[in-house]
Amino acid sequence: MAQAVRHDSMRARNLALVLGEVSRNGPVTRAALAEITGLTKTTVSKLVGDLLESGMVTESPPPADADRSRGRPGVAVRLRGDRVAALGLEINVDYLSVCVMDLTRTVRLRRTQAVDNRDSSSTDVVRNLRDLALQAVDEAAAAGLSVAGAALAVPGPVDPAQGLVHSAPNLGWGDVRPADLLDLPFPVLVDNEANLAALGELWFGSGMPDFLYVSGEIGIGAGLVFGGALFRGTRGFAGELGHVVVDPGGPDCRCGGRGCLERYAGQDALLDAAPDGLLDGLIRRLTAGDTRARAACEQAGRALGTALTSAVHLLDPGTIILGGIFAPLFPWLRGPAAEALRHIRHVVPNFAVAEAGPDAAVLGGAGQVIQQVIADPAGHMPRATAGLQT
Amino acid sequence: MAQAVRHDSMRARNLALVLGEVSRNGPVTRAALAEITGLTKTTVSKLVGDLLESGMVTESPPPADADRSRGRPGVAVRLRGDRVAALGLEINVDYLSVCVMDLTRTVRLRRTQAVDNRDSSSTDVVRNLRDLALQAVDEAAAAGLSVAGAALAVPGPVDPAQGLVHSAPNLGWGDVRPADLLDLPFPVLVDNEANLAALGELWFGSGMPDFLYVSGEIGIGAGLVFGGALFRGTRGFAGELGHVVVDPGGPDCRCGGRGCLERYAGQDALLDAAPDGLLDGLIRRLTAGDTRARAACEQAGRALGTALTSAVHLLDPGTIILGGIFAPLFPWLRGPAAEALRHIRHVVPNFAVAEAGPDAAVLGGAGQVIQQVIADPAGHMPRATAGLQT
DNA sequence: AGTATTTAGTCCACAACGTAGACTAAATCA
DNA sequence: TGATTTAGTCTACGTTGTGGACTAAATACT
Repeated sequence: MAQAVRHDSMRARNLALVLGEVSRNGPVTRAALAEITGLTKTTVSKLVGDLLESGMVTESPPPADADRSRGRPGVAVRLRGDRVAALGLEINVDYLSVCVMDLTRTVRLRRTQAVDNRDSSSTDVVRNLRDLALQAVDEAAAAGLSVAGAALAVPGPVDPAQGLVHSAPNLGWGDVRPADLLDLPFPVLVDNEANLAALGELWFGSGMPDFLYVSGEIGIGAGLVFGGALFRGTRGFAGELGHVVVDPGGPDCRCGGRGCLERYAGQDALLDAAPDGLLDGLIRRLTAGDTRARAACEQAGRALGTALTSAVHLLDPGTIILGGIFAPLFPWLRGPAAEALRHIRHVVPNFAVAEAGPDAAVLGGAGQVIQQVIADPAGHMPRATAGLQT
Repeated sequence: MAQAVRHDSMRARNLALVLGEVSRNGPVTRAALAEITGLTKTTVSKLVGDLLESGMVTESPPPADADRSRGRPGVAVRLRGDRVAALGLEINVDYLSVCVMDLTRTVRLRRTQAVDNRDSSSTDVVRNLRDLALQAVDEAAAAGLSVAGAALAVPGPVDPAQGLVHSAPNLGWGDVRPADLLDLPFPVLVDNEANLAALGELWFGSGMPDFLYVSGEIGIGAGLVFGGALFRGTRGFAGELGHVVVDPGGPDCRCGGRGCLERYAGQDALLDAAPDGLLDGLIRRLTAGDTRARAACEQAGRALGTALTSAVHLLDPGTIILGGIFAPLFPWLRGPAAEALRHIRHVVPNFAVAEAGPDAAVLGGAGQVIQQVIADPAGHMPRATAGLQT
């Protein structure tokens, strides 16, 4: 339940409110902020003063735009990108990935290391990632950036509250707590790859506030973004679209069920129709009009449409966004999938390709940490509650 | 986004915090409230004073329990049930229903009128309900209760933000705004029957904070309660379990899709196996061991299990609670449904019967209004912001 | 140019609210 | 009866936001 409101939390909330508006509206004058937030000019001035001092924002001497002409021009306040940063991390089947992102959500550093993680122990994999991460932190520090936190994307169901990876079958992991193994000098949030990719799509893609992001990797996951925030379910396992039942009489799935979507539209099922088992080969065949490839896509599209029909009825997402391997295959999947979705009684949700690209998960993770900083600047300010008390 | 925090909203929040704890913990002393909320005794005293004055709480001269012996005994503060009330309303295919509930969530009045609403226009149906409602308000007023608001349950998808019933096929309704037609002197919240029944189960049933309530009526709906609140989806249409695809090659559904759960486990499908098309007859046959009846239940149970498998993967509910027609049929449905759910990889959710009974929706609706009053006492206080200002 | 007007931002006295600790009240224990 | 313990109130005070006066810096009008 909600906590008691004291004067300091009142301050913290208003600080977050102001910083949030600065983040949303780009450079804004104090006067505009007062108007938007409903606070008085005085209060906004004081709050902005604190934010300036903490290095979260700067003033832009030129007032940026000049759409109103009369009166004293205001000084614009905008996010300051050269102090606070966040780390995005990703462990996937065949690569490790890091990025450093500043407060303005600009990527400052981006590094991917191709490794086959299937045959390594979780400890080894995480150790590798740790090296990458520490190197990134050093380089960020050299640029004056201090890292406030990190987010790690993992392919498989995660309980983000406890940071527990329940099982990442494609990595051969059982219950693992990667944050403990990483042992970094700042908090590390662990979440499912599809969830963080969905957030990536939120901030670096189309930018709509409500959608279901479908992540076609080796497994099929989905992240439901709802009012700009993730819906995670009771234990954090929501969005396992890959195991929605498409046909109860269908083939067995490694999850123990039968006829799961993954068996029809997972990477393995799709790339079966590729000459070399690679995506590029499949796309070549599709463009060449290969019958078998087209049939595989049509089957996958139909299955996807069926599963999404169930998902739409249960979750009521605003839009469906296809990401991962589904993005390049969109031209061939769209038709059959849309055909199945066409029958929904109420408003049929839009259907779109992801725009954030393959980096979505790392970017989304780092973006989530930035989001947390912006949502609670008081908790991340240099000497917020510092002081010598009894 | 969050609103600015001023002194008065700080007060409002702390008032809500105190009242919420009084509601959760029953009679509590001010000292205990101070401990629970983290506010000082002084502040709690002042807040309780306001709540006393507004008629939301009373003092219980006897301190109720006596588990600690030393020291001055405190005066317990508890919700006051004889001032503020809420109205629960329901329109269903063959009845109208009203209840008056006080702040302590005690039902003060309960009235159901059997009418076949299938052949009446929405205007007529709502006019009937209005009469019932006004009568209930009068009787409540006679008992000293003033109605703070109402909630109306309707069978079909509703956009609660706009109060718009999108289509209630079983009533023959198109887009209707019942709150406008009701024209009552307090706000009326309109929501889907399954959603409000889920809330009914939350407050008058098992009392767990996270579950998926499955409402088996003519249609099959579901309400997802998550941390004590409803998940509604982008437009409020989430939880349409009845149209989750059980078999893409199955029979056509009136929703335009194929093989929806409703075709296998809806009331029509189940009561087909009853001699007179009534539930009691079906149950008699089932207890008698009738083969056809048992087969119908087994098919329905299997289909329910399949649909719930998809729902569990997408929504990750804590528990599944079967309500409506499914509650009495639970003994025969449980086996086949659980069999399908058994295969889920992660934690299999519990499976239980609803305890709130057939009144769940009206009770849940009224309870929701009470919830709103408790969550914002300042907004419902007699002369909260009254005063003569410029 | 010079003055009026407009808008931005700051200053200051004040009000609202919660806090800390002294103080009073009412019970039990010795 | 008096010490102890716990509940609740009272008072001086600190923090935070407010409202309006005031200063600053631009354009518009004459």
